[in-house]
Amino acid sequence: MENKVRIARIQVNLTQQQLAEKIGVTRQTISLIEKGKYNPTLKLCLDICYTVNKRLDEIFWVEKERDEK
Amino acid sequence: MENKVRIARIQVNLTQQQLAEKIGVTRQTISLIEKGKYNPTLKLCLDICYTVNKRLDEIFWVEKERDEK
DNA sequence: AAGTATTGTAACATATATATTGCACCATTC
DNA sequence: GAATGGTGCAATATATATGTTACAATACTT
Repeated sequence: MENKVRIARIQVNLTQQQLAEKIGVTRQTISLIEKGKYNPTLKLCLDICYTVNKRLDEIFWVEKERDEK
Repeated sequence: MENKVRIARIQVNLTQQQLAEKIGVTRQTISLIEKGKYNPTLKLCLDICYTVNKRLDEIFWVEKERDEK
């Protein structure tokens, strides 16, 4: 589950820790989301967006991959 | 957690059951999301988007409410 | 190179998203 | 008015997102 959280976070000059605190979540969670190892909740995605001043599609959209089979 | 899933679903002429099957999820889950009682996963949000031909912001974006305190 | 800040990651615990089943409530239609 | 299709909503079970703690690895100074 790739995303652009890391890029957006750095653009607003925040560390994982700082972003986590602003959102009220653990640094652990931010780290795993950035690494694409977590499938975050919509609410958390929105909170990240609010903090880094982006919209959902800018950070979390991924095109549907073909050949689901 | 308001959203526009119901509107989008009806636009593509799908029933909750049909949407759920296409996505590979339960009708129960679709129902609760539409009623705003669930906080869906990003992956599920994306799957819904793919099926109703919308993007994340069109269906799931909500402005940050003020006065968090 | 040592020291500090930032990040990766593991183990286990908890909260919650989702599944499963089943039934009630409305429409519509026969 | 019985039958059918769509939906709301419980109760319980399971999977997984997130918390907690702790330590290792890398980057950044000085």
